[in-house]
Amino acid sequence: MGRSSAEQAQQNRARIVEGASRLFRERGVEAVSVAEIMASVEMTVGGFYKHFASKEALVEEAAGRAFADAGALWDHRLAGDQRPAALRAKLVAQYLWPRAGRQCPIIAFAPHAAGEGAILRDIYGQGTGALLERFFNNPGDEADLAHADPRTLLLFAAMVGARVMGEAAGDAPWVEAVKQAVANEAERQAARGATG
Amino acid sequence: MGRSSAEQAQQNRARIVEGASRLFRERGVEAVSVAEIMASVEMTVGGFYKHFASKEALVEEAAGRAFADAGALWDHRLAGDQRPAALRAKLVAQYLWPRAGRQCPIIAFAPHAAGEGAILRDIYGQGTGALLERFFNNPGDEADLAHADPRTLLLFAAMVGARVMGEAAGDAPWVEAVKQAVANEAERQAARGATG
DNA sequence: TGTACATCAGTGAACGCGCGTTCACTGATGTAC
DNA sequence: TGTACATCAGTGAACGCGCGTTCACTGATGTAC
Repeated sequence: MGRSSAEQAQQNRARIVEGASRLFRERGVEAVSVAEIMASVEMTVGGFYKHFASKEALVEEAAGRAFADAGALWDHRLAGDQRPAALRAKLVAQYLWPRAGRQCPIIAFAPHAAGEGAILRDIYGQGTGALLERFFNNPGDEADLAHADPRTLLLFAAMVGARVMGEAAGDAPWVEAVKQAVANEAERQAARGATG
Repeated sequence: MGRSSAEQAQQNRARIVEGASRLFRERGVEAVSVAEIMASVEMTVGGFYKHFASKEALVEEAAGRAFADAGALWDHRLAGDQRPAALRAKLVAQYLWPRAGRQCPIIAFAPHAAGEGAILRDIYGQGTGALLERFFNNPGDEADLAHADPRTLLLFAAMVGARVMGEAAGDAPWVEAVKQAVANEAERQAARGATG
């Protein structure tokens, strides 16, 4: 178990970021230890600091990676020849009733980013902004958000809020009603031919 | 500093719950220590366990208290002789641009309630449900949520989602656009005379 | 009402534990000749 | 190409710290007579 090759080391580094991104989204930043992250990629704690200055530095990279992954996923889910509002309705439903036990970075990193003095805030702001642009199916069109369709912005906020409350409340009776209302609004916008 | 009277002890207990509720909403459950909570009511750590079995037990009581306080606040803000939708619009604006640095329990306790195996989930589910009922201005009418106006449910989810992202993203450019969209929808519902 | 005693709310030091981080060490990798 | 040596990715034990929790103790409160 001596020195790894430069290529191997770089791969290991990427695997650490990947594993951390997954664990953070599953259980939250504070609930996952550095040792656990390293164990998840079959390494030991000591080597961690050969790659990262601190846990916080990894959190920032992992968040960036999580937002990038989510962006790719949304791109895939929003792809198709239907109109933007129809594609959004599909995405909303998948977002509200997810298959995997993994959180969206918008929700998973929100508590840590809301903490004081975090560089994470910027990453979070940029990452969520990028997802919002994708939600409009207009990536890179950031400057126009002020003139964007407010119904789409509303739907985005509602989608996130419904999932936050759903995760925390479990199977409280009102959760499904709220999720259905959000999903139905997405369908309504699609049926009415909302612009995107 | 010997034994306190039964009455004094009961008051101290209430002050601990109150102080914990405030600190948890300001900085989150995990970021606040038992010693800090006790210091905030000018007591020392040791006495804590004369009142509570564990920190988690206090978290549950503090969450209950926070939801009750929020309920009273919403009752006050939703009071008036205007129509429900107009009162809601006022509440939404105050929720999105709060004066104090204190969080709503829906957001503050969400991360901890989403953790595995927490009794908090039930308290969270009930507490948020009670706030949702108040949002409709129909406290106690829980059974009818399935037939409630979906636009109001949507607005509720959007209000929460916008604030979650706002706290985490700081002053990212899209945050105000999202909040404005949510606030405007509330105003639109009020202007159109949505039922409540 | 007054006295003697048991109770127990609150104190503050100490405990055990897990965390993020450090460090001496290993040995394959990379480099110089 | 082969040899000698420096580098440094990864190991695993140890460190310091703050946390939740425990505990012997204090002395005012509450109670029995």
